[in-house]
Amino acid sequence: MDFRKIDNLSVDCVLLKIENKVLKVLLRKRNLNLFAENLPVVDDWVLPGHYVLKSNNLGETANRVFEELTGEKHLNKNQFRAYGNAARINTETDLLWVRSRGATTRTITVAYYLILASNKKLLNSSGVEWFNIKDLPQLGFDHEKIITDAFNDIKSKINTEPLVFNFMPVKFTLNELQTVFEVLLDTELDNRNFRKKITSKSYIVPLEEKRKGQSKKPSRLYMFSNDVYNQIVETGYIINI
Amino acid sequence: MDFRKIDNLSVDCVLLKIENKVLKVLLRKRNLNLFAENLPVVDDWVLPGHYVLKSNNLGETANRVFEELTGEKHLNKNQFRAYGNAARINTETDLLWVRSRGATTRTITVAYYLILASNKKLLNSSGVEWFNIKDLPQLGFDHEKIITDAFNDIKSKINTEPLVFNFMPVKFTLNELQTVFEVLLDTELDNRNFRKKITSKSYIVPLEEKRKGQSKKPSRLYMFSNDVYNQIVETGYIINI
DNA sequence: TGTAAAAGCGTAAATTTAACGTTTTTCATT
DNA sequence: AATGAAAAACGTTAAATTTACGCTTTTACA
Repeated sequence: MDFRKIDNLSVDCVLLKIENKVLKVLLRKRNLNLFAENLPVVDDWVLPGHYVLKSNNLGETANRVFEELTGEKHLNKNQFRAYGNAARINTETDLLWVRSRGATTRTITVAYYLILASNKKLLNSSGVEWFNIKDLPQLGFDHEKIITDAFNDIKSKINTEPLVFNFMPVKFTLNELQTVFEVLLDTELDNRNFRKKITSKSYIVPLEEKRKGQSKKPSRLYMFSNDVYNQIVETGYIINI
Repeated sequence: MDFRKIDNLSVDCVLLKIENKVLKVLLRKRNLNLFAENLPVVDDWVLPGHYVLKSNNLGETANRVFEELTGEKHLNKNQFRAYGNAARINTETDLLWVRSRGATTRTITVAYYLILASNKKLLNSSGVEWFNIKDLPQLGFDHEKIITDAFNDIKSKINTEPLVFNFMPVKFTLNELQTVFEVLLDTELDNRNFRKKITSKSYIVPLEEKRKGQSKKPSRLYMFSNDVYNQIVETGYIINI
């Protein structure tokens, strides 16, 4: 095992979740005090990430970042783009930061996202914070673009891959699922039609269990079955261009 | 302008086209004769690609590869994945090849694809050849995987992005368009329903022009209008998971 | 004990899909 | 010049799905 960094290759990780009808992204505080404690040279936010080690794969590097934050292995991450423009590290702040880390000033980063269930708690939340994706703070590098790209990738897959269920706890109500669609697509959906559509899917399985106390009438819980989903034969026709 | 290579970063390019109802990918002959002319050490095929130069962006590097082959600038390329596993260069052949090129044995490659119209001729076709994607020769590195990934990316976007039209000449017949769908989706489509669906789209514009001689009855030519396409408001509802 | 509100059920018109039959126009052949 | 073959193109209908609503049920809580 070779623990040396590849000094021009990093992995950046976009962690996402929906909480209180808001799509949130996890950011890490970036702080560098060269001269005095109260005079930070760098003071903003970046995506959690890591340089790739000589004997680590890209995916392994992402896993490591995700595991450190969530405490879980075998996460269902998604690589969506590489960023390697010659000038992507060009502000004074970013250059200072990169040099302080002993890396080259042209770093290629491969970006992954991970969708977390709304009830998921972070294992280690020191130095990190959740931000509304529509109201981001000052970000380093091209991380704002990376976040936008991640979001667009998710939106583009929402109707063809069972991505939404990653936002859900194992057991969820139909209204909770509707909210996830509404937040991601930024629309309101008709609840009655939504229920009809969703309950027609064999892989969204109603459970006996109901949830009481959270709302007026107790609501039935459902779960997503990946097993069943994978058995569904795609109708094949459908040309929707 | 710094013309030195970044010795662990390359770009690989998947050029695709459909010809005679067959999806084809462009490959470059890889040949290395260390000892004797008739005793090649490396003799197989790889995707066209290039190391990234110190002052080139990733996209610029891809453009250069595409331009050299097609003679055209401003191509509508698509970055779809990065490959950077520590062990992705591991066969004796690949190691020999990489060393002969003066690069490191751990190279990260960012992959792009470019879809060409069936009538498009290459500017420079020395050393390259079109192969049926279902019948590929011996390939170097992980390029077979890269090709599969490119194809899957295209298939996943076929119903949400106007990708298919890149396979078409500017003016095309409805039956030609149907063939492209059939080849990509690997199904047969009902011609009458297909026509109805397609002609209902405002951005697929019928021209006055007809093509004679190619078939029995002359066929009307159509074109895809990107302008019109971009004006279409997405219906917004549609939950198709 | 009444009421508000989420949860859930139901209906009907409009639109779209899917599965077909039929006609038109040319080329090729006799 | 007449004829047949085949792609191109138009049309019909039943089934399925979508869309837009109205209405009922069940609990929390005041």
